[in-house]
Amino acid sequence: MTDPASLNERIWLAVAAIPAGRVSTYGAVANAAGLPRGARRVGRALGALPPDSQIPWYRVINAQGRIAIPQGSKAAREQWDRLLGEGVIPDANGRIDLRRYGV
DNA sequence: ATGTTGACGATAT
DNA sequence: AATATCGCCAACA
Repeated sequence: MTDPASLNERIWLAVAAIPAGRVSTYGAVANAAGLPRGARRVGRALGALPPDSQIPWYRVINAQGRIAIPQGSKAAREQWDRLLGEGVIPDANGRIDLRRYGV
């Protein structure tokens, strides 16, 4: 399983391991999936997720504690929605404290 | 085959 | 704190 396409599933598994109410970063997920420095690959893998997937893609944010999806997009709103629903609250700057919610 | 882009990240300025 | 650059690598405006 070394072909790029099948790596998506490995990445998805790593994302599925993030506990509810917690968040992780693209870089951290990449590491967990055995892809050091593969943060961008993680972003692509999540974008390739089927709409009906059960994978908690919304628990993945960037290393700066911000939503990586372009603000204003439908998916971005959904991500905030789901995170808030799990008790992940952003600080006054609109950023999520990774020291508190990070795994 | 070649250049650009981007759900990233680390480092330098 | 805010930009600027660079490394990374698959997809493709």
